Amino acid sequence: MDPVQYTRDNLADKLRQHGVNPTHQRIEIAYALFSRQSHLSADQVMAIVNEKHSETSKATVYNTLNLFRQKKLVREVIVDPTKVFYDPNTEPHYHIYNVESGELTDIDASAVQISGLPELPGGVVAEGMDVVIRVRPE
Amino acid sequence: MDPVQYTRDNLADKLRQHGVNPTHQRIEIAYALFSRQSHLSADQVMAIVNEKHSETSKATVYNTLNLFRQKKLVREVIVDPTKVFYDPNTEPHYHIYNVESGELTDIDASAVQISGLPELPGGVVAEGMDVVIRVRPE
DNA sequence: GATAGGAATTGGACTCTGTCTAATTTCAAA
DNA sequence: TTTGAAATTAGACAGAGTCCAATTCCTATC
Ligand SMILES: [Mn+2]
Ligand SMILES: [Mn+2]
Ligand SMILES: [Zn+2]
Ligand SMILES: [Zn+2]
Repeated sequence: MDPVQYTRDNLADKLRQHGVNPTHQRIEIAYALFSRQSHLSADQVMAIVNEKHSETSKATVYNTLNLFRQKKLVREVIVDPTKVFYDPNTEPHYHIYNVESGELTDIDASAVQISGLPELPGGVVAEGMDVVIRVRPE
Repeated sequence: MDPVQYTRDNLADKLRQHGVNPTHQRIEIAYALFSRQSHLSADQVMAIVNEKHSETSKATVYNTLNLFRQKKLVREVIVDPTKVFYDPNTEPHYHIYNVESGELTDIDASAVQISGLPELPGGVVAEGMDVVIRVRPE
């Protein structure tokens, strides 16, 4: 799904399709995430985007990542107590988290079967399920 | 498992069994967690322990919670990007997290079946699996 | 009971992630 | 060209958690 190669042009379209006005900064931030298809913290996004020359402020990086999340362009992954990771893969999938190195890897969800979960308590509705396998070097 | 009623006395034994020297502060912190059997943040532990009179410093609360985790007296639950929860239940189990209220509920793991997980990459060993169902008020 | 020394605790400075605000810049419509 | 809303920005700020050097607490030994 989605383009084989992400370009700033087709990312601008993707942003528009999600109701996000594609500005220069937003496109650069999207490009950082989608061209790598990797899990990045706000800090890492900031470093990548400003690598060649100063491109985006800290406030805009945080504003934009929160906007992307609201518009479901990216997903948050909460595994590290000190920072949030942003995931350009919004398909249902799970994660392997290396607690030593901080490396975060995807697990395809389609092969995984989970059964026997209890009913949800009344008055709430599920928003999603996170599965994280914590590993460490042996 | 474990006493029906937690007292400061039997908690001191439990600490010793896990190789933790039971000091006054450590017993109070253990009592906060185990007598309630609920998921508490460091902040909440601090507030409970110091409610009647000043009992423990912030540094000791954090030191002690980290020590308890190392000694496997408690488990960390990472669901809220802004704070860690400490869980006195170290049996395998999963969680329901209400993203609106911050409420964290246990799911018994024994009824849950998970199959189809892929092989772990080489050189790493699983430390545990976290399953979190994120819910919000409907 | 005194003494000594390691373990534990402490206040407070510090770091880091993330938010907020008021000022400025951008941009497209009129 | 003018105008105003949307976006960006620097930097102040807040909260969680760590660190450190100084103090206090315990316990073993005399
Ligand atoms: Mn540029
Ligand atoms: Mn007391
Ligand atoms: Zn992912
Ligand atoms: Zn729990």
